[in-house]
Amino acid sequence: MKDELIKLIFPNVKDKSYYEEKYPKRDLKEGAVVTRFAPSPTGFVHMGSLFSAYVSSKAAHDTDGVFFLRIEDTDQKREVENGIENIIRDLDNFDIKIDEGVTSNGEVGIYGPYIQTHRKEIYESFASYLMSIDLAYPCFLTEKELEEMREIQEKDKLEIGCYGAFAKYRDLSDEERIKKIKNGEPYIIRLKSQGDINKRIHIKDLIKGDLEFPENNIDVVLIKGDGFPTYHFAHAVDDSLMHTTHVIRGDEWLSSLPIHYELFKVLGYKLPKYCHLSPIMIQDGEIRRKLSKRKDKEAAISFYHELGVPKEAIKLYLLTIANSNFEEWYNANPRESIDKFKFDFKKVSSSGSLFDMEKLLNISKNYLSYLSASDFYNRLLEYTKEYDSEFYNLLVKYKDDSIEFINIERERKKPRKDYSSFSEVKDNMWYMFDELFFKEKKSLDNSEIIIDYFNNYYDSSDTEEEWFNKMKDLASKYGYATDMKAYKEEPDSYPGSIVDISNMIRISMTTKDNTPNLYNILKILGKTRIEKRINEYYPSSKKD
RNA sequence: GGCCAGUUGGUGAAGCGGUUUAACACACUGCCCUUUCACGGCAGGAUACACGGGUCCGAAUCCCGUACUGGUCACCA
Repeated sequence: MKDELIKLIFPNVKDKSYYEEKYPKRDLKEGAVVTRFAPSPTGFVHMGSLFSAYVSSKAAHDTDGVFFLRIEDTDQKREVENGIENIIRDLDNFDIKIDEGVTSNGEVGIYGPYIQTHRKEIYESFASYLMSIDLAYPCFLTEKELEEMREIQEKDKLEIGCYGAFAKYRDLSDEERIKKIKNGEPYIIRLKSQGDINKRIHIKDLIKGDLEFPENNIDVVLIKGDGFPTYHFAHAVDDSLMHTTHVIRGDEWLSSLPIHYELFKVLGYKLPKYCHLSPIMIQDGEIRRKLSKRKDKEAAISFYHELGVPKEAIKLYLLTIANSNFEEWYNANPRESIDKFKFDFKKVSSSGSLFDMEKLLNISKNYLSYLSASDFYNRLLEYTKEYDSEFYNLLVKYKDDSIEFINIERERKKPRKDYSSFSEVKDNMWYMFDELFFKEKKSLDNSEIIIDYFNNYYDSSDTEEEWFNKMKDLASKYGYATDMKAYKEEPDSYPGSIVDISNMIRISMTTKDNTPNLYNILKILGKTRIEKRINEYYPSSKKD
């Protein structure tokens, strides 16, 4: 009778052992970690999911394990066009290597298919197995009945769900079940829970520590009305068959742990190690809440792309949040690849950290300062190509000058830190290009001293020392202080100091009163361009 | 409401019963260096262990309670 029922519901299923042979234990070295990123194909990866994906991949790659991508598309309402492609592309953009599963080269690996809707038969087989040992059953509760049930439960302050006396079809005879199905009554498959809510289970979470819950006693849905499995069931089946060792996911799953615990148990599989990540939080006025991909611009990866924050900086930031000892390690090894840092679950904070844009930008600033001039230039080109074609064209046209400018006080132990993102570069560099410099007319003062300098002191072949001595001479000539200490003691006895003199020159060539080293700027500009600027803005300077 | 988790200065955090007058990093303030800026050096301030009980010779660290915050209670993941 039971066989008939199962055959009626799942006419084409295989034996559980078939799959167990098909998906053998992985042949990996001792301690290798197998993780997965298992998103719904709802489109883009955001800060939160990137965090989880990055941590998962790092945990696997640090141990010569496997990181695979599985697509959880069993809710067809959530489907988004190009969802899968976008996820792969986003991971790829962050150099998160997908070893197995759904990749840019199609599905890779022997544990597939890795798209859940393609695994329907597998879930059916496992559901039928559970039916065969009387741990699952078809449930004929209608939506209306379910709703009424919930109302009663809410009113009487009972636990909500299908259990005990509420699980009306739990103990129906197989004959009656067959009859109802043949009658065309809609049904789903539920777990026949063996749990007792008064008993406790203990689960060790690698991040949250030792956890204790009441046993699950709900007859949770295994197979939905559309024939696809629920998350819970798919998780238990897939992560068993795919031999995931560490399930890394958001801590919103914590409360369904008792369900998963029971599911693994009834299926006869070992529970994976769980690592529940706390969400990244954001301060929203008075309240602090989970970073939301719908509400917060900071959640979108594209936001940083547009800003020109390099992907490396984002990974650096994510690791800083993920492992409390990372920052110290990185400060000690600032030029080391972060792949050398070993991720440690023990060092993951169990409370959610507040997203700190300032910190991210600071990390980015440091990262950018360590880049060589030519690397920086190339990355800047990439960025401007997409977001500022005018700037891009100038950078290409004046490649050597640009690199030289970028290199001012750069390639040394403690480089300048001017930029936290590529979008900030133009504002500090535009004046190097005549095309931008002459775009709008400016009115400038102190022309006498400036003209005197360029006519009588400036020599393009001066060394920095010679150059600076001339600045001092010029300052003295006009009564400006050359000794800053003396000037500070008696500021009133001078019209100004050498600072004012050098800033006159600086402003005349850049319009800005703060720039990188002026000597270098004048060197890069060179005699011809300097003369052009002087002639344009200080016509009276023309020697005849 | 039930269940679960979290709570160390503005932020991320170290801490795992005594060397804590509580690290470190970011941010902030001041000084020094200095042609501006940046770098660097030095110093500084923080109303920081949510609150209340216990255990202990001793508690940020262990236990209990309270408060607050977050999560979750679907045929969504």
